[in-house]
Amino acid sequence: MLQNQKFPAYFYRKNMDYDQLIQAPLFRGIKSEEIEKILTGIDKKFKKFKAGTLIVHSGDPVTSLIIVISGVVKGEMVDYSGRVIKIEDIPAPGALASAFLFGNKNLFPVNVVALSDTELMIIEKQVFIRLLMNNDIILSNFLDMISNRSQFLSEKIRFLNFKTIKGKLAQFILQRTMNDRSSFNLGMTQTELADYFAVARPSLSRVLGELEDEGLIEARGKAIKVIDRTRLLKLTSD
Amino acid sequence: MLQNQKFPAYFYRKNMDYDQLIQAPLFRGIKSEEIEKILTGIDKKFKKFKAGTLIVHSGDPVTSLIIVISGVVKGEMVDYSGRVIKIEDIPAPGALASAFLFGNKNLFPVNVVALSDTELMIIEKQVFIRLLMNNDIILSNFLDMISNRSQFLSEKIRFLNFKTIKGKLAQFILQRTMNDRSSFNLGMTQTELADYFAVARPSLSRVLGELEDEGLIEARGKAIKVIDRTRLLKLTSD
DNA sequence: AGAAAATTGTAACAAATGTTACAAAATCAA
DNA sequence: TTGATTTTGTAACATTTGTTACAATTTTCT
Repeated sequence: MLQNQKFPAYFYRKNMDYDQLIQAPLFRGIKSEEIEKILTGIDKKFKKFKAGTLIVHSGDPVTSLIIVISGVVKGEMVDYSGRVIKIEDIPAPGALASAFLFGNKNLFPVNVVALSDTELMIIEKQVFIRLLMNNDIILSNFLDMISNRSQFLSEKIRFLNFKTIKGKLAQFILQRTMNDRSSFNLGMTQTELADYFAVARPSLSRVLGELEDEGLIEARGKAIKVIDRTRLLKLTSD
Repeated sequence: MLQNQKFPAYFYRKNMDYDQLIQAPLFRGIKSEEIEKILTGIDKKFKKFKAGTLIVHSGDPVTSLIIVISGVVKGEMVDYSGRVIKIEDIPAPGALASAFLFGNKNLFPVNVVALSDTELMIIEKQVFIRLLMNNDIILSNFLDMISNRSQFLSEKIRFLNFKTIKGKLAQFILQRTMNDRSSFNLGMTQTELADYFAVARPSLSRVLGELEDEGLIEARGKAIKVIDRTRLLKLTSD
């Protein structure tokens, strides 16, 4: 998909403002002038997409590192019945499918759609490997990026492995109140959390209510307060 | 844990047979003499553990790359009630927790126990980064290793996201019969698959039976044959 | 081959979750 | 602020899953 599309000439350009890239995980710890120096020395492409455009198709090969320079894109899965399930948003200056550039399955696992007008920077894999070998900060940063991805997924699986919603919730709450904090803010809506747990929304709501009724937690809006840590821990042994 | 233990002198040695490392994912594509040359040039340690020994404690910091030179180790989680859940076996010549050497959370997520007499090779993170920068094959291999880990976890989450066991099973079966093959071998026992799905074993057995009764698949032992692909696909839209 | 161990099928029942629907509450946007 | 939209609580009921138990079958080990 990406490689077959034709764009008007102005969609490609050789120079740009590298300042925005200081925020990118890949360039963390590198000064903007330094980033500019590094990038001007290597082959790369820029492409722009209008809001709503399909940028890559699920199943397309991943042959390059793709960084969102500006705008926001989303990953989405399409199931058999054609229904679309949103997976995640990737705002600038994030990278697309960085865990699929290497490894055995170099295929996009999702469709990628531009949520807003978007500009991408594209660096071929071979070029990128050379970049990694020549710059230890970028190497470290990239290793951090894909390792963080793994760590995120590992943690998610830890929730999903609990058979009951109570178990998942207990694990989730304990996880967020590790450092002696007794309360924390559910950073999302119940609808989103239900999705995250792969569970029906009213079921989650019900279980939250039960935990409160039983005096394990107090929930006021999105603020969760742990009342009985010990009994929460017990729920963790499915 | 690892760094505090004391061993008899013979547990440490400077020279070893590097032939076994040709099989290691980290050294794939490198000849054994080359591996020897690379490894003799860098700082490393070897440690041996008797079968049954606790090698690392869940929560210990990950500061080095650890490769299982010989033997088999297992990762296990311990829950609140002290019950132990086995996570995975890592036979030689695999690496321990490679996705936790980098990234933000450099802590072992599990206990690691020697299943048999085991020898480990330990390379400090800083030394390892230098190795990655000096050898593009090792760099590629390591990127492949942690990327494969991510890809494995992503796929697992795809199953777990289905709310019903039927959905999980359908996705699982379709996944394994992509390349026009209509049948495949369940590479594990139902008990293990039930664990993988985070689901009770009799429930899995029941659903397998239902799929067969309804004529979607045929199951004879561990051999699964797809009969009605279309209806299986439909189950995939939870 | 034969005994022992692990795996599988199955049934009855309890428990948890999903579904649908609707109203109350909170949040967002004009 | 107000009106619109989204989120949340809740209830009734259907469906799915878990639990326990036991026998049949298969695999493993000697």
